[in-house]
Amino acid sequence: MDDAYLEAVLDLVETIPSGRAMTYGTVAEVVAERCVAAGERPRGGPRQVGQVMARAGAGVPWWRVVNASGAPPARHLQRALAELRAEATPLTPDGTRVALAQAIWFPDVPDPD
DNA sequence: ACATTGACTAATT
DNA sequence: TAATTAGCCAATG
Repeated sequence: MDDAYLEAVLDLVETIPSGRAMTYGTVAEVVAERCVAAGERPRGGPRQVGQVMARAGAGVPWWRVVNASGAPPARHLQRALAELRAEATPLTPDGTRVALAQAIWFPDVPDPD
């Protein structure tokens, strides 16, 4: 994956508002859409997003990106949960994962009219 | 070029 | 509802 993809993912993650969250799959979808809009070949894949995050996720609110179950990366679970609690992100009664139904967020399409 | 791996997902059991 | 399995996409050895 090249830097363009990396930037696209990081840029999107940075736009996630405090107290909300996105799934890897959704991030991948949006990035793919933007990629197509830019006339590039669509790269899709939740795993690629994860790969980018693992490589350059520092510096962005990575804890606002969770898997389809609403659970943050197991590798930094506690850290992520701490951040999420601090931001009052809707969590499940268990407190171990994000309540996607309430916290899920989708970016406004910057439709250039 | 083939096999393995990973901050994933959806379907099964 | 939780654990397993198979599928997926691209990077790496």
